[in-house]
Amino acid sequence: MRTRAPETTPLLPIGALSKRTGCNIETIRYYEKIGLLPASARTEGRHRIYGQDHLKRLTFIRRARDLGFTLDEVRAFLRLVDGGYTCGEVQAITLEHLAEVRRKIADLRRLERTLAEIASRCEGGAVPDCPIVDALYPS
Amino acid sequence: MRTRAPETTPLLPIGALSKRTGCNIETIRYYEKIGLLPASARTEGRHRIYGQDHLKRLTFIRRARDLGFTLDEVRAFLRLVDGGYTCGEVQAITLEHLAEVRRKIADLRRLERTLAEIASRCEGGAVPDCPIVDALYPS
DNA sequence: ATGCAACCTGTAGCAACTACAGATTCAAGG
DNA sequence: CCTTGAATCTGTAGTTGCTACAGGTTGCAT
Repeated sequence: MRTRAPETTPLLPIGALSKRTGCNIETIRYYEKIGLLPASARTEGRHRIYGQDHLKRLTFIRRARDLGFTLDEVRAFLRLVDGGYTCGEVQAITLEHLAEVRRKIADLRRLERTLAEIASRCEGGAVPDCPIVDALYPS
Repeated sequence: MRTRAPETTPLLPIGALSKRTGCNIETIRYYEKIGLLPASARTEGRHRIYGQDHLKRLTFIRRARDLGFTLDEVRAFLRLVDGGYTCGEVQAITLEHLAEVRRKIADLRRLERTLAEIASRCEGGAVPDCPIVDALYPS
């Protein structure tokens, strides 16, 4: 039986951090390289060891990324978090991103209607002459 | 096939095609390189000259790209346009694309709700304390 | 002591472009 | 016809946000 580190010891090697955050090991190192995640402490043999602060920060980064924020936007968030942000600044970034998401939804809805409409016009037979092609590729 | 008036036989150099389609010159050449757009005719001095067929095809590509289709998906559409597919095959692939579009819409709607919700909780003032950050960066 | 999983650095690759550099060509004015 | 400057040419390298090796080193249980 393996002896587990006690729960009060929040020191994680990169693999454990990866599992906790759902973030790829390579990606964690990549975030460190581009300065999104501060360099961690190291063991004697240069293996990275992380604490709770890294865990929190990486969790934040992943959530923001899942919400579709770019790394630059995440960076902006983190700057705000690190150095006395105001609520308005954070909200501005979020609202801008929300507008972008809504634009994409509107675009896709138009495409959805178009595709549904032309697919319904199609007989579905073996005829090598199809209204779908005509609709997508107007002569 | 329709015979058009002589002044409506538009041969476009790459810059004109770019302006007409809103597609970058570099991108047009890139599409040619990866085989999405067939190689055009050339002038004596090896400058590309395009016709209506290229204009139509590129317009279609840009529309599909703008709507979030990958180049591979666009390629699939173009195979339909090019190859002698039957109406049934075309319809099947179109319905597949429709399902994909609907998945994308559903994903974005979820994202939209989340963003709208956390943004609405924000006062938006100069307060150095933001629910968005709290939501993403739990202490 | 040994085996092997986990870790290390570094590089190269992916999609889908975009941005040069440095050479050539086109077309309009003189 | 000649000049000039915009447009175009080829080719390579950079971008974003990772992911996938290669080829080595370390940690740790047995």
